Amino acid sequence: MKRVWLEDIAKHEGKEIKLVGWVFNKRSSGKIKFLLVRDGSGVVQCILSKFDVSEEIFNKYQDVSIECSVEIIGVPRKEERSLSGYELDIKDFNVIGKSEEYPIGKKEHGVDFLLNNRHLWLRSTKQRAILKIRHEVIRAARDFFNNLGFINVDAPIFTPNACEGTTTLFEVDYFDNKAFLSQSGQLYNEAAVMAHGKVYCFGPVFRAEKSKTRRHLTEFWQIEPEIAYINIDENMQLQEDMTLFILKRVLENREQELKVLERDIDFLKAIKGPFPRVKYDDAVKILKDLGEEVEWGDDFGAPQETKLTEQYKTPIFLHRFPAKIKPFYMQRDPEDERLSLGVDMLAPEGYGEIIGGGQRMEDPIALREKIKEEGLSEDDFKWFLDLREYGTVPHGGFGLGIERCVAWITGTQHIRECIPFPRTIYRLEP
RNA sequence: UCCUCCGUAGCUCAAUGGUAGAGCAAUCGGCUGUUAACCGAUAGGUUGUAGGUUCAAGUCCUACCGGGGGAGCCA
Repeated sequence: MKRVWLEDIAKHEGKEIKLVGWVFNKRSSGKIKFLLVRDGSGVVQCILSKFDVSEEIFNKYQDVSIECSVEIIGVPRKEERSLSGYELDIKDFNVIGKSEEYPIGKKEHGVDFLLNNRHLWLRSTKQRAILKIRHEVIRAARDFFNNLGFINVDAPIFTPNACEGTTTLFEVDYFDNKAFLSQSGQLYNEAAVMAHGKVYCFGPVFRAEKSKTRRHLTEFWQIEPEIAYINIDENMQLQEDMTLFILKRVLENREQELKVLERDIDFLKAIKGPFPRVKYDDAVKILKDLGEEVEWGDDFGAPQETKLTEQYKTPIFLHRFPAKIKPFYMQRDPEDERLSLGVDMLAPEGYGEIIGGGQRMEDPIALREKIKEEGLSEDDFKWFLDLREYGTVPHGGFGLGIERCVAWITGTQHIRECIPFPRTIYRLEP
């Protein structure tokens, strides 16, 4: 008999099917037993009744334990009391893989324990919902750029030097040399965009910062588009279109998962463009009016970012920052030399920066000067300077932090639940 | 690196300086519709580690170890 996925159960009502999955809970009431079974595509309550099966089959219930795997022959039946709308009447079943004393119980657990058991925690209802939404976010982001004719050109993960001198990178042995794990694909994107006009890369990036907050991982995923002949306003529009596209997809395809996570769905549904475009100058004024102690030139701290975003019900753009607090390769604002044409997107509800990006420096002489100023080696950046020497154009792009975006959309408190196996400063396992 | 909090049964927690206990999980039994099912029973402990104070330490003190939250840092 061919196995049927639970997502297709409605098509098989009244017909005998084979279900393979895991028992995530069980209840027993004498002559009737209930097995809650998950197969990855859905869940269903299976009924084992003493009056419907032989004693031999009925007694197999003794072998059933939490998270054992089972193969069940049964008949799906419409059932109003069930969340999925169906139940499965068991005709016969077998336990395939035993599961003795499954560590994760039905009651609450502490973070340390759950993270140590991340390989099993992934099976839990909320964790499954989060990772399904993560999948949806990634799929939507890729579709968005693919639909616009972007070419996916991935950047290397081993890199010879720092993209920015200041940041902490993971150093690894590379035969007789040192290499670093990439913290961004952007510099390589800038090469690829001169070949293809509009490109994106998607992959993991690494930060060796000793950050220890709910917004930080040492390994996380970014999708980074780069576009030739784009200006900062077009850049913001692209970010906004992408964000709305991702939101729409998640709301269309993963409403059930959002409900499982008790997300305020109406809040997400109400998000429409255009998102406010707030200049750094104005943000300083707004924060001062709110009683924050900020001086022009300061980078905003996380609490200040939160205060600012609390003023809005959609994501906002922050743009035109003091050049000093932004990376060396950012284009200066022609209308105010103190500013660089960077633009970040901040998510509402205190989730903070989910996108960072901006206009790249296009003039070879200015870029060479900046590299010197930063104390970086011109040799290391020769290829990067070449991009300006041979047919430079105005260009820009941005990077979307996948896990931060997922944390916001799912309403998850901590980013570590938004990646299958989180890597944080004190956690490398499992 | 700094601030702060927490380490007690497999898990989540309780225990006024005076005999370490409950719920869940496990095991056994009961129940024909359960929804974190319920009811009864059984088993489960070097209280993170090492010192110290005390007649007496899970509880107080010191150090260390492990972790949480935050700051700094952070496309």
